[in-house]
Amino acid sequence: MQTAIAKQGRGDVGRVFQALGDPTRRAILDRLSEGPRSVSGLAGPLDITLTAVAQHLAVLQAAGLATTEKVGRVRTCRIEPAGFNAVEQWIADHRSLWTRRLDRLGELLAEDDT
Amino acid sequence: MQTAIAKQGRGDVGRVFQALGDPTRRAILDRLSEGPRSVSGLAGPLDITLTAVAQHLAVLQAAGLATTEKVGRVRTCRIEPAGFNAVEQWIADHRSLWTRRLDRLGELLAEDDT
DNA sequence: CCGATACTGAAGTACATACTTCCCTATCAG
DNA sequence: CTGATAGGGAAGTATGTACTTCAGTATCGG
Repeated sequence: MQTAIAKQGRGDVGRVFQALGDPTRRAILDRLSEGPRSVSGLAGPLDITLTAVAQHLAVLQAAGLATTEKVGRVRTCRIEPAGFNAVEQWIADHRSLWTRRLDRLGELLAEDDT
Repeated sequence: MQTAIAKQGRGDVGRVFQALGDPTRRAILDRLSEGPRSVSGLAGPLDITLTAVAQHLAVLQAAGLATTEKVGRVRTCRIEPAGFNAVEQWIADHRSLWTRRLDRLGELLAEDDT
Protein backbone atom coordinates (compact mmCIF):
# COMPACT_ATOMS: atom_id res chain seq x y z
CA MET A 1 0.00 0.00 0.00
CA GLN A 2 2.08 2.85 -1.22
CA THR A 3 -0.36 4.80 -3.31
CA ALA A 4 -2.87 6.00 -0.76
CA ILE A 5 -4.88 7.65 -3.49
CA ALA A 6 -8.31 6.61 -2.33
CA LYS A 7 -8.44 8.42 0.96
CA GLN A 8 -10.38 11.18 2.59
CA GLY A 9 -13.57 9.22 3.00
CA ARG A 10 -16.21 9.83 0.39
CA GLY A 11 -15.53 12.64 -1.97
CA ASP A 12 -14.40 11.28 -5.24
CA VAL A 13 -11.73 13.51 -6.67
CA GLY A 14 -13.39 13.48 -10.05
CA ARG A 15 -16.39 15.39 -8.79
CA VAL A 16 -14.16 17.96 -7.16
CA PHE A 17 -11.97 18.50 -10.20
CA GLN A 18 -14.97 18.72 -12.44
CA ALA A 19 -16.68 21.19 -10.12
CA LEU A 20 -13.57 23.36 -10.08
CA GLY A 21 -13.30 23.19 -13.84
CA ASP A 22 -16.08 25.70 -14.36
CA PRO A 23 -15.11 29.38 -14.16
CA THR A 24 -18.50 30.44 -12.80
CA ARG A 25 -18.18 27.96 -9.96
CA ARG A 26 -14.69 29.18 -9.19
CA ALA A 27 -16.09 32.71 -9.12
CA ILE A 28 -18.73 31.56 -6.66
CA LEU A 29 -16.04 30.02 -4.47
CA ASP A 30 -14.05 33.23 -4.73
CA ARG A 31 -16.97 35.17 -3.33
CA LEU A 32 -17.63 32.54 -0.69
CA SER A 33 -14.01 32.82 0.37
CA GLU A 34 -14.84 36.32 1.58
CA GLY A 35 -17.62 34.97 3.74
CA PRO A 36 -21.08 33.39 3.64
CA ARG A 37 -23.60 34.68 1.13
CA SER A 38 -27.17 34.16 0.12
CA VAL A 39 -27.98 32.65 -3.27
CA SER A 40 -29.18 35.95 -4.67
CA GLY A 41 -26.18 37.64 -3.11
CA LEU A 42 -24.05 35.36 -5.21
CA ALA A 43 -26.13 35.74 -8.35
CA GLY A 44 -25.98 39.53 -8.41
CA PRO A 45 -22.52 40.27 -9.76
CA LEU A 46 -22.37 37.05 -11.77
CA ASP A 47 -24.81 38.16 -14.44
CA ILE A 48 -26.61 34.85 -14.54
CA THR A 49 -30.01 33.87 -13.20
CA LEU A 50 -30.73 32.77 -9.68
CA THR A 51 -31.63 29.32 -10.96
CA ALA A 52 -28.25 28.88 -12.61
CA VAL A 53 -26.47 29.82 -9.39
CA ALA A 54 -28.60 27.36 -7.46
CA GLN A 55 -27.59 24.64 -9.89
CA HIS A 56 -23.92 25.50 -9.51
CA LEU A 57 -24.35 25.38 -5.76
CA ALA A 58 -25.83 21.91 -6.06
CA VAL A 59 -22.72 20.81 -7.92
CA LEU A 60 -20.44 22.41 -5.36
CA GLN A 61 -22.34 20.72 -2.56
CA ALA A 62 -22.21 17.34 -4.28
CA ALA A 63 -18.45 17.79 -4.59
CA GLY A 64 -18.21 18.64 -0.90
CA LEU A 65 -16.85 22.11 -1.61
CA ALA A 66 -19.72 24.09 -0.14
CA THR A 67 -22.49 23.76 2.39
CA THR A 68 -25.81 25.56 2.51
CA GLU A 69 -28.36 26.15 5.20
CA LYS A 70 -31.79 27.65 4.79
CA VAL A 71 -32.90 29.85 7.62
CA GLY A 72 -35.94 31.92 6.82
CA ARG A 73 -36.50 32.22 3.15
CA VAL A 74 -32.78 32.79 2.74
CA ARG A 75 -30.33 30.01 1.96
CA THR A 76 -26.91 30.85 3.30
CA CYS A 77 -23.95 29.33 1.51
CA ARG A 78 -20.54 28.64 2.96
CA ILE A 79 -17.32 27.22 1.67
CA GLU A 80 -16.26 23.78 2.90
CA PRO A 81 -12.46 23.75 3.19
CA ALA A 82 -12.27 20.01 3.84
CA GLY A 83 -13.58 19.35 0.36
CA PHE A 84 -10.26 20.41 -1.08
CA ASN A 85 -8.23 17.94 0.92
CA ALA A 86 -8.87 15.05 -1.42
CA VAL A 87 -7.57 17.01 -4.37
CA GLU A 88 -4.47 18.21 -2.61
CA GLN A 89 -3.85 14.68 -1.44
CA TRP A 90 -4.26 13.32 -4.94
CA ILE A 91 -1.75 15.76 -6.36
CA ALA A 92 0.67 15.19 -3.51
CA ASP A 93 0.52 11.42 -3.96
CA HIS A 94 1.13 11.64 -7.67
CA ARG A 95 3.85 14.19 -7.33
CA SER A 96 5.73 11.87 -5.02
CA LEU A 97 5.54 9.20 -7.70
CA TRP A 98 7.01 11.47 -10.35
CA THR A 99 9.79 12.74 -8.18
CA ARG A 100 10.68 9.19 -7.24
CA ARG A 101 10.71 8.38 -10.95
CA LEU A 102 12.91 11.33 -11.68
CA ASP A 103 15.30 10.50 -8.87
CA ARG A 104 15.51 6.96 -10.15
CA LEU A 105 16.21 8.29 -13.59
CA GLY A 106 19.09 10.30 -12.20
CA GLU A 107 20.54 7.22 -10.54
CA LEU A 108 20.21 5.19 -13.69
CA LEU A 109 21.97 7.83 -15.69
CA ALA A 110 24.76 7.91 -13.10
CA GLU A 111 25.47 4.22 -12.63
CA ASP A 112 24.03 2.42 -15.63
CA ASP A 113 25.55 4.79 -18.12
CA THR A 114 27.24 3.41 -21.23
CA MET B 1 0.27 41.68 -3.94
CA GLN B 2 -1.30 39.26 -1.55
CA THR B 3 -3.43 37.02 -3.68
CA ALA B 4 -0.92 35.72 -6.17
CA ILE B 5 -3.58 33.71 -7.92
CA ALA B 6 -2.53 34.55 -11.43
CA LYS B 7 0.93 33.09 -11.34
CA GLN B 8 2.86 30.33 -12.95
CA GLY B 9 2.98 31.96 -16.35
CA ARG B 10 0.41 30.68 -18.78
CA GLY B 11 -1.61 27.70 -17.69
CA ASP B 12 -5.04 28.79 -16.76
CA VAL B 13 -6.24 26.75 -13.84
CA GLY B 14 -9.57 26.12 -15.50
CA ARG B 15 -8.01 24.01 -18.19
CA VAL B 16 -6.09 21.99 -15.65
CA PHE B 17 -9.09 21.36 -13.41
CA GLN B 18 -11.21 20.42 -16.36
CA ALA B 19 -8.54 18.10 -17.71
CA LEU B 20 -8.28 16.39 -14.34
CA GLY B 21 -12.03 16.06 -14.11
CA ASP B 22 -12.14 13.16 -16.54
CA PRO B 23 -11.45 9.70 -15.08
CA THR B 24 -9.88 8.40 -18.29
CA ARG B 25 -7.43 11.28 -18.28
CA ARG B 26 -6.56 10.64 -14.66
CA ALA B 27 -5.97 7.00 -15.58
CA ILE B 28 -3.63 8.13 -18.33
CA LEU B 29 -1.74 10.30 -15.87
CA ASP B 30 -1.58 7.36 -13.48
CA ARG B 31 0.13 5.27 -16.11
CA LEU B 32 2.40 8.13 -17.09
CA SER B 33 3.41 8.45 -13.45
CA GLU B 34 5.11 5.08 -13.83
CA GLY B 35 7.12 6.36 -16.73
CA PRO B 36 6.90 7.46 -20.37
CA ARG B 37 4.63 5.53 -22.70
CA SER B 38 3.66 5.46 -26.33
CA VAL B 39 0.12 6.36 -27.36
CA SER B 40 -0.78 2.76 -28.14
CA GLY B 41 0.91 1.68 -24.93
CA LEU B 42 -1.54 3.92 -23.11
CA ALA B 43 -4.53 2.83 -25.15
CA GLY B 44 -4.08 -0.87 -24.51
CA PRO B 45 -5.39 -1.35 -20.98
CA LEU B 46 -7.83 1.54 -21.28
CA ASP B 47 -10.27 -0.22 -23.57
CA ILE B 48 -10.80 2.78 -25.79
CA THR B 49 -9.53 3.51 -29.26
CA LEU B 50 -6.18 4.98 -30.09
CA THR B 51 -7.92 8.06 -31.44
CA ALA B 52 -9.67 8.70 -28.16
CA VAL B 53 -6.39 8.46 -26.28
CA ALA B 54 -4.78 10.87 -28.70
CA GLN B 55 -7.59 13.33 -28.07
CA HIS B 56 -7.17 13.03 -24.31
CA LEU B 57 -3.47 13.60 -24.73
CA ALA B 58 -4.20 16.77 -26.67
CA VAL B 59 -6.26 17.99 -23.72
CA LEU B 60 -3.55 17.08 -21.23
CA GLN B 61 -0.97 18.87 -23.33
CA ALA B 62 -3.15 21.96 -23.66
CA ALA B 63 -3.47 21.97 -19.88
CA GLY B 64 0.30 21.66 -19.50
CA LEU B 65 0.03 18.35 -17.69
CA ALA B 66 1.84 16.24 -20.26
CA THR B 67 4.36 16.57 -23.04
CA THR B 68 4.79 14.39 -26.09
CA GLU B 69 7.59 13.88 -28.55
CA LYS B 70 7.44 11.94 -31.75
CA VAL B 71 10.58 10.06 -32.60
CA GLY B 72 10.10 7.58 -35.38
CA ARG B 73 6.54 6.65 -35.88
CA VAL B 74 6.15 6.48 -32.10
CA ARG B 75 4.94 9.38 -30.01
CA THR B 76 6.33 9.16 -26.51
CA CYS B 77 4.28 10.78 -23.76
CA ARG B 78 5.57 12.08 -20.45
CA ILE B 79 4.00 13.71 -17.47
CA GLU B 80 4.73 17.39 -16.85
CA PRO B 81 4.91 17.94 -13.09
CA ALA B 82 5.05 21.72 -13.39
CA GLY B 83 1.54 21.73 -14.79
CA PHE B 84 0.18 20.91 -11.39
CA ASN B 85 1.78 23.87 -9.67
CA ALA B 86 -0.90 26.31 -10.73
CA VAL B 87 -3.62 24.16 -9.20
CA GLU B 88 -1.80 23.62 -5.95
CA GLN B 89 -1.11 27.33 -5.79
CA TRP B 90 -4.75 28.13 -6.44
CA ILE B 91 -5.91 25.90 -3.64
CA ALA B 92 -3.23 27.13 -1.29
CA ASP B 93 -4.14 30.76 -1.94
CA HIS B 94 -7.81 30.16 -1.36
CA ARG B 95 -7.24 28.03 1.67
CA SER B 96 -5.32 30.84 3.29
CA LEU B 97 -8.31 33.08 2.69
CA TRP B 98 -10.71 30.69 4.37
CA THR B 99 -8.54 30.05 7.35
CA ARG B 100 -8.10 33.78 7.83
CA ARG B 101 -11.90 34.05 7.60
CA LEU B 102 -12.36 31.28 10.11
CA ASP B 103 -9.89 32.80 12.53
CA ARG B 104 -11.74 36.06 12.22
CA LEU B 105 -14.98 34.23 12.81
CA GLY B 106 -13.57 32.80 16.01
CA GLU B 107 -12.66 36.30 17.18
CA LEU B 108 -16.09 37.60 16.30
CA LEU B 109 -17.78 34.82 18.19
CA ALA B 110 -15.64 35.61 21.20
CA GLU B 111 -16.17 39.37 21.36
CA ASP B 112 -19.23 40.22 19.27
CA ASP B 113 -21.39 37.31 20.38
CA THR B 114 -25.16 37.72 20.47
C1' DC C 1 9.34 -3.55 -52.14
C1' DC C 2 5.47 -4.95 -48.89
C1' DG C 3 2.94 -5.73 -45.23
C1' DA C 4 2.38 -4.54 -40.49
C1' DT C 5 2.73 -0.91 -37.01
C1' DA C 6 1.79 3.69 -35.08
C1' DC C 7 -0.25 7.12 -35.38
C1' DT C 8 -3.25 11.49 -37.72
C1' DG C 9 -7.47 13.91 -39.56
C1' DA C 10 -12.14 14.51 -40.55
C1' DA C 11 -16.69 13.63 -39.57
C1' DG C 12 -20.58 11.78 -36.96
C1' DT C 13 -23.10 10.40 -32.69
C1' DA C 14 -24.74 10.21 -27.99
C1' DC C 15 -24.80 12.10 -23.76
C1' DA C 16 -23.46 15.81 -20.36
C1' DT C 17 -23.66 20.54 -18.92
C1' DA C 18 -24.62 25.40 -18.58
C1' DC C 19 -27.75 27.96 -19.14
C1' DT C 20 -32.68 29.76 -19.85
C1' DT C 21 -37.85 30.65 -19.02
C1' DC C 22 -42.13 29.90 -16.65
C1' DC C 23 -44.56 28.99 -12.66
C1' DC C 24 -45.25 27.86 -7.90
C1' DT C 25 -44.38 28.16 -2.77
C1' DA C 26 -42.74 30.21 1.50
C1' DT C 27 -41.54 34.20 4.06
C1' DC C 28 -40.98 38.99 5.55
C1' DA C 29 -42.40 44.09 5.62
C1' DG C 30 -46.03 47.26 5.65
C1' DC D 1 -54.11 40.73 4.13
C1' DT D 2 -51.01 42.29 0.24
C1' DG D 3 -47.23 42.86 -2.21
C1' DA D 4 -42.41 42.27 -2.75
C1' DT D 5 -38.46 39.17 -1.85
C1' DA D 6 -35.93 34.58 -1.91
C1' DG D 7 -35.86 30.64 -3.55
C1' DG D 8 -37.39 25.63 -5.72
C1' DG D 9 -39.04 22.52 -9.59
C1' DA D 10 -39.73 21.23 -14.20
C1' DA D 11 -38.75 21.49 -18.78
C1' DG D 12 -36.38 23.17 -23.04
C1' DT D 13 -32.25 24.63 -25.62
C1' DA D 14 -27.61 25.03 -27.15
C1' DT D 15 -23.11 24.10 -26.86
C1' DG D 16 -19.36 20.92 -25.21
C1' DT D 17 -17.28 16.56 -24.60
C1' DA D 18 -16.12 11.71 -25.01
C1' DC D 19 -16.30 8.68 -27.82
C1' DT D 20 -16.61 6.15 -32.46
C1' DT D 21 -15.64 4.80 -37.43
C1' DC D 22 -13.43 5.40 -41.67
C1' DA D 23 -10.20 6.89 -44.19
C1' DG D 24 -5.31 8.25 -44.89
C1' DT D 25 0.27 9.00 -44.05
C1' DA D 26 4.78 7.74 -42.28
C1' DT D 27 7.85 4.40 -40.63
C1' DC D 28 9.94 -0.02 -39.44
C1' DG D 29 10.94 -5.16 -40.19
C1' DG D 30 12.02 -8.60 -43.32
